Amino acid sequence: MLSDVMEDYLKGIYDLQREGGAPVETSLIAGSLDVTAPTVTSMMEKLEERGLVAREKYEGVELTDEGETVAVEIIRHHRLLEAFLVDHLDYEWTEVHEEADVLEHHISEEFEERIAERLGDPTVDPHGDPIPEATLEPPTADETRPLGEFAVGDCVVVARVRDRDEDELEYLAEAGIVPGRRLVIEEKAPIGMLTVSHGDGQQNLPDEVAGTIRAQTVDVDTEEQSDARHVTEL
Amino acid sequence: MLSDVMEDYLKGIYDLQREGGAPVETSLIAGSLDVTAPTVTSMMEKLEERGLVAREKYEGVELTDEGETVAVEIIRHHRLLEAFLVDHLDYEWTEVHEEADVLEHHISEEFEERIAERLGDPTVDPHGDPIPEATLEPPTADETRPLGEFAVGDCVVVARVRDRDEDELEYLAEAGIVPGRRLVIEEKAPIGMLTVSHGDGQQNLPDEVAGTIRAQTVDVDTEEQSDARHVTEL
DNA sequence: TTTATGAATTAGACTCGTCTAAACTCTCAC
DNA sequence: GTGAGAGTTTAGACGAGTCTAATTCATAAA
Repeated sequence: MLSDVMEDYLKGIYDLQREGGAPVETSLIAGSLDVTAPTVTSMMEKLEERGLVAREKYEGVELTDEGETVAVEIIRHHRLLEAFLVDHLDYEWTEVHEEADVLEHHISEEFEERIAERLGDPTVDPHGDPIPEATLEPPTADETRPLGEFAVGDCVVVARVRDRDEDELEYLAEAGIVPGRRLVIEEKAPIGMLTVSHGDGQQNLPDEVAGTIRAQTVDVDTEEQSDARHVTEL
Repeated sequence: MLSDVMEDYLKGIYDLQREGGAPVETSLIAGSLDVTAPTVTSMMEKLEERGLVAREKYEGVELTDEGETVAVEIIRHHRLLEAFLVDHLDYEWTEVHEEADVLEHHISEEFEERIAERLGDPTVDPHGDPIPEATLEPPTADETRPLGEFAVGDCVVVARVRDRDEDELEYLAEAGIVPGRRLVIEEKAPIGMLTVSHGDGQQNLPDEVAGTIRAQTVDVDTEEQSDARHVTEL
């Protein structure tokens, strides 16, 4: 059995690998999990022994297939839980992350199956992030891009608003930046800020925030596929 | 903050104190949590330092008010979770204990409140055990007695079937021994066995099992108050 | 080619929860 | 009133996960 701490490392490595590719360096992991570098090194040794990561000293690590499967499973738990909390326990989509982050390590397979069934096997969580299938196939490449990568004048649909700080998410929700929302990129200011507009007005976003929001160019089919739950709330 | 291990000790001590009164001896705790006596001693020192138990060396411990409040809170979590799993996720009442035993340490106050609300603030869990109030007042004395304490000929209503081994509970459910069920004590055999009967026949119960089932003498009002969910299932 | 700098690893320590083995305390029977 | 036996505590160890301080490595600059 794996400790919940190990599961957190695996999940963290998975995310970093998705963003920046392998190998993932010690310091990146340390930053993302808020521990020191030596702590990461010793944990990587343990994960390597268990065959969950491949390690190259002084270079970094990469998840093995087995490690990736574990990470995907935890992510499935997380996102199903978020969807469940919103749909069945009246949580706001901005406040589910913390709860899911703890529970993801403690629910049984039974529980996972039952909430998935109860939710009708959803494919997307309340932040717009895709929910991995029960088979735990690693999800295929992703058609969305960070908001900051689009050009001025592009018309896009918000796909995901990365779950992190609750206040930040609430602010964005208030400003109408929610999954499913259609935006136009208005301006890219040289001070590290992006301006977008939608039906109800304009919004400035620091580059850091724009980097955590993913979108794709407008496409009516895709737009309807996406989970419109939050849009209807506003 | 308290570790989940500490919470388990507190819960264990609470139960033992309810059953056998204070002080609770080291060996009892060791038996109930399946650890060795020295482990218990060292944990009791820590709990004493934190003001959660009062300890008398070589005698045993007793929960302080603060320790009792923690225990009651965990028990509230456990029983609300059991009720939630049965009512909203189609679990059988015989299979909820394990899941609740883990999750009880990891749900937030928010989660607790929301499932309580969703369930309509129930007062009894699927095993018939009372759910402590949100105020965490220690529940008052209990009118039920273990089945073994009744006399031959008594007519009783099952109040609780202690949650423990899943197979055992399934067997009992199959045999019609479920909360809310009316039984007659037929015989107390000198080999440590009790015979009860109900509408559908007779059932023999080893004393050990009869000790974990609580009941009260028949009283129509009480009977209707009790949660009849499982009876209707059979 | 050599060196300086930044990142990674090793060394050693600490807490938590657990164990086994040894020492201690309490009580009850004689 | 003493000693035997049961139960409790002390002593010392270990693995997990973390830290700080010291060392080693890789690389980019001179």
